[in-house]
Amino acid sequence: MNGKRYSRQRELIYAALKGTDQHPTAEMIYQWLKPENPNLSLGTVYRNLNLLADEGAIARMAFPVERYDAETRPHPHFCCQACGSVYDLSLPYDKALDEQALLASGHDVTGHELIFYGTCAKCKDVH
Amino acid sequence: MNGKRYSRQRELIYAALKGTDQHPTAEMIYQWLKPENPNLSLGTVYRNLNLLADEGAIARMAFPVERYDAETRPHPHFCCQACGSVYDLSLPYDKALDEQALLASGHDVTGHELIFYGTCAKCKDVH
DNA sequence: TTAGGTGCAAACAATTTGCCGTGTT
DNA sequence: AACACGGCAAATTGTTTGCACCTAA
Repeated sequence: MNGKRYSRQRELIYAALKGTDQHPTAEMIYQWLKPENPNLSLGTVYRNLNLLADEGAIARMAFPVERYDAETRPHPHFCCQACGSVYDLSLPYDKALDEQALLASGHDVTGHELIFYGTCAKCKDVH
Repeated sequence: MNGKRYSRQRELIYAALKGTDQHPTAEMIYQWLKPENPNLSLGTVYRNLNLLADEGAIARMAFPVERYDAETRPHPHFCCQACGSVYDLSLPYDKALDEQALLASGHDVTGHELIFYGTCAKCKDVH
């Protein structure tokens, strides 16, 4: 019971992700696969991406909703995976990182966002 | 022409954001202000947050849509603000940062995400 | 007076979910 | 045959926008 079966769609979706260095959205993957799998549905793409992400086979990058901050000077954040709270961190913003990124990539780097994840002190205590 | 006026709502919204160390969503701000401003609308909250963010008075934190990555080992990313592409960066993932964040915050830090922003080489060339 | 702002509701966009037929085991 | 899976469409959720009215300047 509760076992997972083979699924052609899941394999397709995983292969598509594995075969690209882009970081596609669900929609992009859907568009890529649609031509050769005309009856693939977007819902299935979402379902399998979530499934794969939940079991750790792939990674998700996202803030589910926009958040706002009156402090406009760049500073690192901590995001609690249990309660969703976002905290400011009193760590220095390291401008040298931007320089390193520029050198490593050749892109025009104007800044960065550093977000830590884990369980916040409040949620830790509840256990 | 094109001048900006005083607006009680904008002031309220900005004050609400200024007065918290949380990083609220538009919805949260709306809920906070609603009781004392019963005819405030969520659309106005969004409109003013966007306005304030565009002029740099406040900061936005978000990935507009989820993106997926078959590479599950943590690594830094570069996000082009012109075309929206996300690239991998060949910079080392610095585990020492997590330790620093733990010490600075007291939260349980399990990892971090480092995202650089700017204009990618491709978009730079188009100009 | 006049252009910008607001409220409201409709539109849009991203994602999830229920239902039911299909395919894997 | 059982039950996970996929297709489809409806439902949710987050965000934007059009329009008629309101308000600061």
